[in-house]
Amino acid sequence: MSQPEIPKQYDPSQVEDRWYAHWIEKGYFRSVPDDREPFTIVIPPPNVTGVLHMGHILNNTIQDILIRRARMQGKNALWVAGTDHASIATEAKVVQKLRAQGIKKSDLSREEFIRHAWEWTNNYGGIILDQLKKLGASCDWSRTRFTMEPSLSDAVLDVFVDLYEKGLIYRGLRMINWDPEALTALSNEEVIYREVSDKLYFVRYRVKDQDRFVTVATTRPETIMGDVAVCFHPNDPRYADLKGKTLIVPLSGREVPVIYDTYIDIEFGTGALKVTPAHDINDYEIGKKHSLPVIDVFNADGTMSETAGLWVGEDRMVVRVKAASKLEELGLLEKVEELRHAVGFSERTDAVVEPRLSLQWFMSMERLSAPALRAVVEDEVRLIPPKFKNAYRHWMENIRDWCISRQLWWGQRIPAWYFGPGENDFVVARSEAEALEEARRRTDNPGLGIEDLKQDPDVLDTWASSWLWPISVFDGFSEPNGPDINYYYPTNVLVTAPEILFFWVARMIMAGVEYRGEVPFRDVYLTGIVRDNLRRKMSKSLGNSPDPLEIIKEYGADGMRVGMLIASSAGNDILFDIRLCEQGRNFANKIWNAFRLIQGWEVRPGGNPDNEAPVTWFEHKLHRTVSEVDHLLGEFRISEALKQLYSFLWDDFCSWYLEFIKPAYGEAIDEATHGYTIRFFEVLLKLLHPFMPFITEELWHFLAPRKDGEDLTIAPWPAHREWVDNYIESGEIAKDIISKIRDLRSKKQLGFKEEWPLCVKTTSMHPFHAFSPTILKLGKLSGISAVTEDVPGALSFLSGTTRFFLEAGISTNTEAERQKLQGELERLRGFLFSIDKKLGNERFVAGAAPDVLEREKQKQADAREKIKILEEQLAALS
RNA sequence: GGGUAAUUAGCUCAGUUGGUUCAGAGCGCCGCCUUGACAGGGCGGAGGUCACUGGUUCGAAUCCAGUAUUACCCACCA
Repeated sequence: MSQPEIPKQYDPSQVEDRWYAHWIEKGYFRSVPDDREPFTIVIPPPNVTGVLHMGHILNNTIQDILIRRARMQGKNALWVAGTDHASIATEAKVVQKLRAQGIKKSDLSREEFIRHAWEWTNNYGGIILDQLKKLGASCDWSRTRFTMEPSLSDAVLDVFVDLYEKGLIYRGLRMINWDPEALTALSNEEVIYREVSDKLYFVRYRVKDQDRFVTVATTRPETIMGDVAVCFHPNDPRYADLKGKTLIVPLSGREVPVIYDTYIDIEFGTGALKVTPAHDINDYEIGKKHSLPVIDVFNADGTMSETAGLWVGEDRMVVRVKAASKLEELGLLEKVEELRHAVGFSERTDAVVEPRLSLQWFMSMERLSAPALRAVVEDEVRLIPPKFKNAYRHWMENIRDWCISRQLWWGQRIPAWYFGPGENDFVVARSEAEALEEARRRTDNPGLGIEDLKQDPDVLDTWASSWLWPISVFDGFSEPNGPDINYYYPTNVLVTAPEILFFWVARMIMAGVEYRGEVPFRDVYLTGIVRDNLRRKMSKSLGNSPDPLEIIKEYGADGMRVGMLIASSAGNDILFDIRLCEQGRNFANKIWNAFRLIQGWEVRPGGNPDNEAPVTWFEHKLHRTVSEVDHLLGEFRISEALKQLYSFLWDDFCSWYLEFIKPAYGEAIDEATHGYTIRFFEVLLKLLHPFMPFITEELWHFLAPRKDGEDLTIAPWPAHREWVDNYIESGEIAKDIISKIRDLRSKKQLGFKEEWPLCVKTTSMHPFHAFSPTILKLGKLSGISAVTEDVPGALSFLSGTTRFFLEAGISTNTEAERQKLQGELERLRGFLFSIDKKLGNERFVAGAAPDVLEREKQKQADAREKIKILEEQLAALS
């Protein structure tokens, strides 16, 4: 009967690649504008040199679920894929690779280096996209974009020129975050602050012409050579008499003035601050206020400069130690204390970031951020979960100008050309030719040649291209009224990690409002962070991140998708455990075996009245489930929707429904029931398809013959009808009765072979009546009959308020039974007491909603009924 | 220093208009089952003062205040 060619265990490796290839071949993921409603998602572009990690899996599975469901709902679903050139990260990787070949970046020309970078990109870039295919991602690959491809780069430059002309981009000498490892400026967002243990050195500065010392506390003795003042709080009595005095800086011997500023925290250290404007952002501000010079004692790579005069060429961290011991030698180091404080590290290179005064390009944020703030505050863009709204608001209200220049080669080069030595001797233009023309005009020198122009060597921050992504992937800059941008923009949902809410999401909203007059997406779904079961963030450096491709090999993409999602509610971190994937794989296997059962049945013509009640029960429950899943997905409660389906399929469909209708061994199933069952299964496969695309597609084709082009991926999403609660309820009662019979058999060790008669103490028809044949079958009963009196000596149980007697021919242990009944009785009496009290309370009766009141009355009646039955039962026992 | 969230079974978490048929699920654990779809399974079971203290209310896991831990975000304390 069962066909041996269908294995007992589902093997995804035989299925997944085959279906993916089929979908691609059929072009199901392709999208072109038409008259359907669009549903668009743009992928957060992974780094072009990146490899798939568990965070991507979570993120992209969610996107795929949303896209696949929209596609089945008949929308024109488009998921745009692509990669990010990730300027600093990629450049670092290329430098590393070249170093391994014995080539130093400094030995190469810019052009040569860029050539290497492109080579790397072409060889390794896009690997991650192929990995996404293994996951089942239903992107329109024909639309794959790259942030460094010509049209996207053009968009970046156009925007730069535009914002420059609007006065929103400017060049200025500012304190910026400097990465001494990568030798580039960083934006504030690229600096990661970590609490570290440091030493606080108490250094003595001599007062000029006196035999008096002032002690200054500092964590950075290596910057002493850059000191230009010592600062006290004006109200600090300890130092009031130093006004107008001069101090001698140790080591350098420089004479610096004493100044006073309320910035000083009297409590900290000794209340004395050495002011080093070149190497501290606050000191810089104080220096400006007091018109002090800036003495930079570092080179770009963090070594001591000629200006320092001491330890020239040695790294600042080494010099810190040397300076301290030298001070000690000189008797100028009073003491050293431990100090815990936050130090900034470069996100990419992990180098300690140095504040550095430098000439950089900035984007003014004030005007751009205002409408982007409003969009989120007014829910034009919905953050899911909404708890991020406050953080977003706070950030946007305190946003500072964005440093967009990077001293790197890999990226869009800043379209500014210098024609003279002056600070303002430059032009910003879309091309060299335009720049030349403009420069000639500016200099009033028609003879100016290309060779007289020097383009700014810096490139733009990667995010200066990413922030345009939702527009540029639809060529919205080159063709502002093109069919794609008009149709697909604004996109529907953005799915991303909360850590780039400010980096990226906020800026995309700014760009959207500025360049399209419309926000780029309506909903932003913020996923959690994937952690290991010790709550550590999964990262390559920790080595605690499993390789998703290995997991797919072992558990199947479907299994991994389920495992990833089942434990991840929106915005909550997910503690990943491989067991979750095992659960997912087991679920796939369960579905597989449900199919094996159904397909193994021989079908006979006609119907079977016994199955009508179970079919009706399941049908109505199915409609209810479709409605619930729709509702949950509509609210982005994706994990809950999956759980709902998981238990509906496993428990209601497999454990109950299929057992209800399963024909006896060797018998055929009636055609009517079989037909219903196939249709139910089809609906379940549809509902599960967005979550588990592969196995559902496979079984969909096994379940019935399909025409060419008839695939689950493009099948219509199930609609639901109204359901009747009573139909559902009677099935639930039947389940309860069967469970209790099984329980009795198990507890009394009756075995499951022998059949016993069941009596129902009743005077009327009961809701489970239609399920009698089913109960008879699954309860292994020899018959069901109604009685009006207790059946002495029989085992009994209660379902709802109805008493059942199982005549198993064994005597019950009356004492144990009595105690059980007594316990139950007491619980019920307590319950009734509370309801009575509640219903006796005028304020409750007056204040409660009518339906609540009604429910309470029902509970009261039920409880009374049960108590009566239990009391009778107890009386019969004694 | 400021902000946001969390604290429910051994573990991970649901519990969305306050109603003692809400104290739940999954995993894990324990017992029984070589049952004809599935041992990647079936049936059953144990296990929680819902962090703590007050308050509001007829009634609180749910609302409010405070406390304690934890996590994350933001911030220029040398």
